Amino acid sequence: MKSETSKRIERLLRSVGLRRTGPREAILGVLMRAGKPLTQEEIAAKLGAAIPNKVTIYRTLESFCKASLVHKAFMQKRAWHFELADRCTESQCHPHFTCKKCGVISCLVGLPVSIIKGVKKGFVIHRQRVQLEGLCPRCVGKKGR
Amino acid sequence: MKSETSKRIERLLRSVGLRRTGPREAILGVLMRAGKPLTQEEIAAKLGAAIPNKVTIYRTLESFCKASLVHKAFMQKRAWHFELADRCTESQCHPHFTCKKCGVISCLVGLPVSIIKGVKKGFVIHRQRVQLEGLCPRCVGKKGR
DNA sequence: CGCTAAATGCAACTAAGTTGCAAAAAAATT
DNA sequence: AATTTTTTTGCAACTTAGTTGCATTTAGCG
Repeated sequence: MKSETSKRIERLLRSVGLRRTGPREAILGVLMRAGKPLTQEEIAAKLGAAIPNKVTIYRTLESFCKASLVHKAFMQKRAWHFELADRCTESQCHPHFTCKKCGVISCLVGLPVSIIKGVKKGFVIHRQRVQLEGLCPRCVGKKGR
Repeated sequence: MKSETSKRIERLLRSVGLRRTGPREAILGVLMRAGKPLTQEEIAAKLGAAIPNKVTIYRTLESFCKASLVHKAFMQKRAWHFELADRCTESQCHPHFTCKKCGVISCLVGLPVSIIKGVKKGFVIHRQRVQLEGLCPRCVGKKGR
């Protein structure tokens, strides 16, 4: 009995011409369930049993990026955070918010973020990335640094 | 005979309560002259004679950041790019543009970039970072990837 | 089934940035 | 000016996210 999700994953891989393999299906599944950007390490942790080699994870993510299934959302603490590209337009992802205190990451979807205007003549903008930092609702009240 | 710049550097260091030392004055000078974000390595290269140890450069930049003289503008190729914080407001630097083809970095100063509106209730935004990528004027015309 | 191109695993590597500690040099004190 | 105190600096060794080369395995296909 195949779940809806796993059929969706099959279709996705097929549609971009990537072979169906264990690691690929598992990693796509993790990213779908997460709904927010994850690092290689976080992905590995969520894979539970049958963790593929970290090289495989990186290469898988790389191929997903090439196929535009996944984006490198942002880098934090020197580690890329990867996320499913299903809530992004060609020219920009939604903004990402990081809480300075607890480190939680939130995707700010559904906001109207216009591409910047008035850039000097001659520049062609392909992609815009917006990152925010501050305090999340849970940390706003707390005292201390 | 002290140059205007070196006097300005002295005053800057004094004003934030940092001791005047060779590496600090030299690094501040490099950042002032550059007018755009530089990596530790690029700074070292521009220091010419009497390059301090790279650890010193990192620690110096760190102390400048704490004193709000310098910002970590963005990370690229796994390396932080540091720049003088004199063209930034408290809540955001100017946007930075990177050319996908030649890699040149431009500061987009003087654009009206408003802080994002409509973030879910409860979040407090301290800082907004905008990064752009695309083609610079020199590369727009060229063919090929 | 058997073939071939593509994917995976392993070990060794790369490079930006960090840490601990002893030596050097500012600034403060006598 | 000499001495003491506090900060900085340099060095060597380390950390860690990500990469590379190569041998082995596997998906997809006739």
